[in-house]
Amino acid sequence: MPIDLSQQELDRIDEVVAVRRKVKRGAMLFRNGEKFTNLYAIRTGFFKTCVDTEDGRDQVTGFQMAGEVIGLDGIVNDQHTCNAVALEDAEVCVMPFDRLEELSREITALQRHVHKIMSREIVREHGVMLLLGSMRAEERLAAFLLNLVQRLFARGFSQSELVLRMTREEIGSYLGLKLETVSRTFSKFADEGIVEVKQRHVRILKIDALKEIVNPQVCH
Amino acid sequence: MPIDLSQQELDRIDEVVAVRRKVKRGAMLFRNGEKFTNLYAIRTGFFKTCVDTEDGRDQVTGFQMAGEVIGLDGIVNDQHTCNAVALEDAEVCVMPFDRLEELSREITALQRHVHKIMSREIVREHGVMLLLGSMRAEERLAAFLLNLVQRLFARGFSQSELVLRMTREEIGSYLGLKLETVSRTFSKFADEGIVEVKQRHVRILKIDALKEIVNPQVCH
DNA sequence: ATAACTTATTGATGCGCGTCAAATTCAGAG
DNA sequence: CTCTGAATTTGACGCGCATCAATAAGTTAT
Repeated sequence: MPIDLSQQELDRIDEVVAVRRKVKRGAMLFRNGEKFTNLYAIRTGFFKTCVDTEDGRDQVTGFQMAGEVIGLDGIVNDQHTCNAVALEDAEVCVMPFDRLEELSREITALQRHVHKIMSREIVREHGVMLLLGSMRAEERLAAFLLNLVQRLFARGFSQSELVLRMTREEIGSYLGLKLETVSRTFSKFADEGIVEVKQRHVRILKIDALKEIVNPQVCH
Repeated sequence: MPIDLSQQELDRIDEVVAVRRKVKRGAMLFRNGEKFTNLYAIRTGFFKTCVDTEDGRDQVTGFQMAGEVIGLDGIVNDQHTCNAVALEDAEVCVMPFDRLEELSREITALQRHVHKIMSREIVREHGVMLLLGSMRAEERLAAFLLNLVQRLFARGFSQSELVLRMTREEIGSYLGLKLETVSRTFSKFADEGIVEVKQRHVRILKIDALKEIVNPQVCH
């Protein structure tokens, strides 16, 4: 929360996020159908969220990293409608939502912050819809990589090097592609000298080429 | 708002939504880049929201009808990131967002309501991601039709008959398909006796067949 | 009513990605 | 370290949907 608050306000917010919870790799933080009571702020680790249907469809709806909040889907019907799975050992702040609502009635900046978090998620999903609805495989993967490094960079990591925490299949699910297509597209990028790929280790060699793929003929 | 509130509270909420605005068919309620100040509750009419990029991509992110709220995308950066276009002459309630925040600090039920609206939008978009990421053309169109009639039915309209307010191209954009594919799929459904289609007038003859297409081998 | 334009339908063709399959590499358990 | 199963890569092939194109139907303006 990058906002100026009184010490007293900060203390009260700290209270709400006091409880921590560790989640092992592969374990679920919450699952579809489970009663909703908390939002979770990721402290460390990496999550995926995915919706799954009775008939076996499965869609990864997002990958979340430190500092991001998950669980917003549960508010509307008091139960979660997706699964949150840790892709590496993780720790989250447990934020009881009724406490959060209570406190955001008193602290304007917190209220505003919560609203922005929800709005940001809506806008993010608009971007995913654009990707799924109008981009080809190469464009999707390029957009995915750029998004990941940008978020990692904002957290102090390299702008050109990253370790994927998810499988090709999970990337494919998120991007609306099959895992073979993801793999092939990685290989194609590698052939063209745009990236180096060694399993889950990716080094971006020509970030402008990626941008050009996502957003053709617009100067960056 | 289906919640019990005191008369005084209702009066204060009425104040916030007092201002109305008419929007002619084809006109924009708000547009990408415009400063965000209001949410809008649709009183009458039908809208689409769409994101468009510099390089000419365009994605319809939703179709909204009476009782639904649009503009949530603007909260996070104080400016709208999509366009809202009326697909028929419409009227909306203008809800200044800072007033809404102010009031929802005092009226718990309103705060909760706002949160649910935002969460509902997030969950809806999860559904669209599932559709775009994992369904074939027939499945997408069937899901689209079922969603539309269900929402219309909830508003007192027929469960089997509807008038599409949007073009095949707009449906296609929403569903990640080209307009020709949308048209062909309509024709296929008509050939199979599942629907009757005359331009924008659609009559659903076998709603179970549509459900079966979306959700195979699950009893309804 | 007629013209001009938008929207919708339908056909022919091709390409991108899915599907199926096999080989290879990697990661975790014992 | 070795075994075992999971994850990844790569190839061959086919299908679903896009693309291109032509016609028809509907809508708006004059």
